[in-house]
Amino acid sequence: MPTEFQAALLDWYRAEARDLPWRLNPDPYPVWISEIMLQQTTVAAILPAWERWMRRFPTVDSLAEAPEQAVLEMWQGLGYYRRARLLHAAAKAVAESGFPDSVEGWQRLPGIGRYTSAAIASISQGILAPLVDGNVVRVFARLHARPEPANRLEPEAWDWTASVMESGDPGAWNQALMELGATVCTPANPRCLFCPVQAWCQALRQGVQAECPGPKEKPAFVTIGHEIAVPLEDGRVALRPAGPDEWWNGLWVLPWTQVEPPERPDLRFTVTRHRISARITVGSDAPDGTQLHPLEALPPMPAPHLRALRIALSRS
DNA sequence: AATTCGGGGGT
DNA sequence: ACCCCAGAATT
Repeated sequence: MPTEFQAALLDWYRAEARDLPWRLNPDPYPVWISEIMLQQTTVAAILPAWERWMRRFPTVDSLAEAPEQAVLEMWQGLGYYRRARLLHAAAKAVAESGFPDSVEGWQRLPGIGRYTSAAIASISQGILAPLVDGNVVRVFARLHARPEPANRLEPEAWDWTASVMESGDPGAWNQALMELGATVCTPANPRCLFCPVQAWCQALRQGVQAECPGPKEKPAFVTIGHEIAVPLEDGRVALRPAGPDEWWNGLWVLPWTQVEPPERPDLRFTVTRHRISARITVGSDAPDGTQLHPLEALPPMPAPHLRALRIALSRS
């Protein structure tokens, strides 16, 4: 029998849940793909990628058999490309031994940690597994009027979700908590008037929603410069594969070197804690270690280098 | 416990 | 412009 709090949130979820495509048929494989894509990535950003992916790799076997290059190609634009390589490795393991049937089993697969194992197990297999993500930490912080930064609250949030876990439909309960954080209990301008659990919210009672949780303390940004070459040769561009200890490992990049930040950059972008100001130089000779690729059939490339290429083309 | 992995959407 | 996102692996 659900508590009043649980019933209030679940009723709201059943009435208001967004109809996301992986919710139509919550089998392990489609849910797994959605959860890996959703790691540090918003729902809006992954929607087209998920549809594309499911058409290209409709089953775990089709994914396991695909060449790595094709997998990375389907991941383009999502970032954190390591996720794609780990997912590919995990798919090979599952094609061999079948889907796990426990949280521990899921967590043994590459790319699946504490959160993702609980999410897949509860949503696609009905396993009673509490979880915490960025949304749930925020909901916890607001309900209990906790002003600490989210990363400090995370351990307590895990205790809390375990204590309020609803056993009737674990997948719906976990998604209800996250859906609340994603659509109502948002980082900025929470819609408290429409919140199904406002009666239980200490932050609302005290009027401190905006202060809970506190701002995440982040390391200072480092500003660096890149010199990016765009070697063009009759409709082709010279690219080299990014090495294992390099940014964008596994993708093809334009020849680039780190330099002092230029006075007047052609392009700015951010990679984790680095703010990069880049100069773009258009050339005609292909440096060593590069390979010419036709512009109409480019291999997987990081988004900033695609932008650099477009800028170079618009100039020439 | 800290750091390192991108890119995009929302505000 | 800035924030932060359905985190995991590595050190």
